[in-house]
Amino acid sequence: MKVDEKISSLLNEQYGFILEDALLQEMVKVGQFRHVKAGEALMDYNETITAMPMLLSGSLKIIREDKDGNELLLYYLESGDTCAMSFTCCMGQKKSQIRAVAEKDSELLLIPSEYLDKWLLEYPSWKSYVFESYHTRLDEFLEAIDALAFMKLDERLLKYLRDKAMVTGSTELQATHQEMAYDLNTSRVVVSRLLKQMEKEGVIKMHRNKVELIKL
DNA sequence: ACATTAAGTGATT
DNA sequence: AATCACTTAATGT
Repeated sequence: MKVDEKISSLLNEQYGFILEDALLQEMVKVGQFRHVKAGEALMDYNETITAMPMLLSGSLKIIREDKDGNELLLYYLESGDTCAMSFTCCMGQKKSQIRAVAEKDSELLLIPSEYLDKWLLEYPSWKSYVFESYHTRLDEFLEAIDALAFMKLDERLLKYLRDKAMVTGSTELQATHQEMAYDLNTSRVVVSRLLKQMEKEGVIKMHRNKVELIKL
């Protein structure tokens, strides 16, 4: 089958160095392939998690949202990553505490929950991968907390722009001031003013619906 | 040409 | 740093 071959080669590309072949093959067999277009939500607040996503290509942004709809960007998930949180959530049939939106067009493989702990026993590489993933996820959380607690908004905005440039692989960042304000959970006016100051300092250049990062 | 959406600004808290 | 109230600029129809 053509589709399987494609999944298989993507899997190999992203996970071939970490996971053993037998496991990869089984993933192709049981996993459900899914394509998400940029901007599309993969997982929403309060949805029940039924599968663990393995990112094959693209990137997702993980957003925390409170009951009033206030958003805050937590971190990005890139290809080769998975959300370890979904692992436990998924096994306990918990509801999602976050929202996952595709930053770019992305492809992923959804692994049904029944295989998750079964594989822990069968495949050593799976176990270390899951643990490793927990670790990176936790690091990302700490980084997000640090940013929130210790950085001023201007520093946060700059970090935000840099992170965005990193995952999109481009210094031309497509976003309105309002969208950035949502991600940082602040107001558009503040973002506009900070961006303007950054432009004066030569760090960025502004265009409509777009910001160009000059100093990385 | 007109309406809509994005961005800029001064004043106030 | 947030909010308001308004202006100006860019874009779509």
